[in-house]
Amino acid sequence: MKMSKMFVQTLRETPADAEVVSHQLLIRAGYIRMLTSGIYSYLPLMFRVFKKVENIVRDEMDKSGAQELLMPILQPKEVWEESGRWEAYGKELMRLKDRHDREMALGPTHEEIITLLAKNQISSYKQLPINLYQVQSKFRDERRPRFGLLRGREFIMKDAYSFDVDEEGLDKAYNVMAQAYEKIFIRCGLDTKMVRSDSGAIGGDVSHEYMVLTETDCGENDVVFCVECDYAGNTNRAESILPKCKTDGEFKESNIVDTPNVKSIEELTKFFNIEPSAICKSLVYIVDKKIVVALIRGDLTIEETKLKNFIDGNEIRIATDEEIKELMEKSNLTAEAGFIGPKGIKAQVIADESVKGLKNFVVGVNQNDKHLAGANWGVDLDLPKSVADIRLAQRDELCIKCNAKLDITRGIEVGNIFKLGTKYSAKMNAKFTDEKGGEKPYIMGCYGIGISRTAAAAIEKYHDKDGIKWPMSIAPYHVIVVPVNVQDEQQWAVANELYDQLKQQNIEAVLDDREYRAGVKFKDADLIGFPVRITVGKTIKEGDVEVKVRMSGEQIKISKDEAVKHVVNIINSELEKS
RNA sequence: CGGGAUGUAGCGCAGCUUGGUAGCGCACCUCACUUGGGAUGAGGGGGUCGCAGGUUCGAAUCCUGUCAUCCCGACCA
Repeated sequence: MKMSKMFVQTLRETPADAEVVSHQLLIRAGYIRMLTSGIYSYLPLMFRVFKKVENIVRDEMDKSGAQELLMPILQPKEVWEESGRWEAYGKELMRLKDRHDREMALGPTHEEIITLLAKNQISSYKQLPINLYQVQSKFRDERRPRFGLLRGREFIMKDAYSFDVDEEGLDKAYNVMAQAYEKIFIRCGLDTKMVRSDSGAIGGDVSHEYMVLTETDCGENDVVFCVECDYAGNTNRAESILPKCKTDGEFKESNIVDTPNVKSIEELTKFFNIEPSAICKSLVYIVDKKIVVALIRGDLTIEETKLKNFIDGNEIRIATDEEIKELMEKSNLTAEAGFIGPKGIKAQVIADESVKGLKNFVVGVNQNDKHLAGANWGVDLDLPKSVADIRLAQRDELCIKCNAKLDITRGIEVGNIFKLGTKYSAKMNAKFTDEKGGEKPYIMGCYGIGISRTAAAAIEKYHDKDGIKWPMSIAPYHVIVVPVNVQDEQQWAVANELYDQLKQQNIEAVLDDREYRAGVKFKDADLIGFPVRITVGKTIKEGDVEVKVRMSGEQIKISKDEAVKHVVNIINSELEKS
């Protein structure tokens, strides 16, 4: 490919509305252009990267025994009503009408379609197990698309669906996918963590996400992981060993104490001269319009998703002062936030496990400007019936698996695997005949990889101030040959010669034949992220060219006759790693 | 959906307060000069100032509405 003919326009300035690095670089380096919010054209460089990722995905999927197919993007309402998701998927489902006013959806995922297909095609256990996948554009009408390719409304995804006769078969299929995923991401040059996760809208029992851990802040969820073993989880699910109480309270007897305007944990610790861990903190939440009081030790934090899940709620938020006032009136009590406690309150009370061990502690008693000090469960008040882990796991707490320290990083979810069970097959009456002649619903699993998101995640992971540093396996091209001065006959001739030789060796090469100054061409090469650059400049008079590796920054001078061999070696050894 | 901000050339922005011929930098085209890290000079093309109303002799500028985009939050995965 000649650079002068390539459909690419690099920008010197960062577009004002691109927030995260991958978005900025993809625009600046000429990979994508936005059509409208969350929807992008993928220009030739981007397309090549997608093909690379897709082909790795295809290769591993095929090796795992899965078969590729392609299902419709445009889907009639009826199929979605069958699964109940026409309602349940909510506004995120991109909907439209055809000329007959028939309601349709653009597929955000394909459980319904594949289940319907299986229902009509698979009638015997002899046809099972089977795993079918496709690579395709998906549509999700995100409330707030952002971060470029990391959260678009249209994006490219690989989605696979497994069908088995029983749970055992599903477990097997699930593990096969887990292994394939591991290989896929390694081949893409990405370190991922397999993280236990919530199943969310897709549903099912067991699910894992594959997260690329990044230092950059791209708004994705925090991941808690163990520094020693392989334990990892989303913050909304991760557990940790309960940190020990520093000291119990040292009150001689329990007493209701006047605590005028002493509300926060910090104020209480000063007032009583105690550790935060000797306080029982009470927080008021609104879960699906109902009031819920959550208790936790003063030095710890509530994880709202855990609380929400424990009581099987959908929506959770902290109560406003007015809502607290209302609660108090209903309970015939008078207290503002800061003086709330479990005793005598007319609301569901959930205690975190951490409060169980509290002794001689301080707690609100639902009277303004008063706290109960030296309280003990069973003596001064009862431990609530509902005790659960609703605590946010924090950095430096200890791993439940191996007792080592936990750490927290930002992560980008690039893949996920779900055990669906019969969630869709049962609802859609999709059954097969088993060995004994009985009818059974398929046991299903589904497995997604965000192709476009994986590419963006690679950039979040591998970039510097000058641009992208693609891993060799997913770079749009392997090498760029840059003649410093195209008017210098010798430089021009050698550059062309090297370029031709590289192509003969099946190396994906670009020749920067543009009549620009060297600086411009170097800047573009770095920005676009060619893994290897061969510079043909003045040193060609001594027969030498320069080879620079983008990822490592390594740079050597080498005879032009050995350059191609050297570069082919670099490229192949990188590709072999994947 | 709540809060905030912005829409002027492909990109980044000024002009708006105080209405009077639409500007600058980058990019693009031509010529000269230059060629190892985003040179320089000269010339040139490109805009219904987001859209629709209104006020006015006259609107990018003032008013009303509307649409779009971005940020924070909520939501979702």
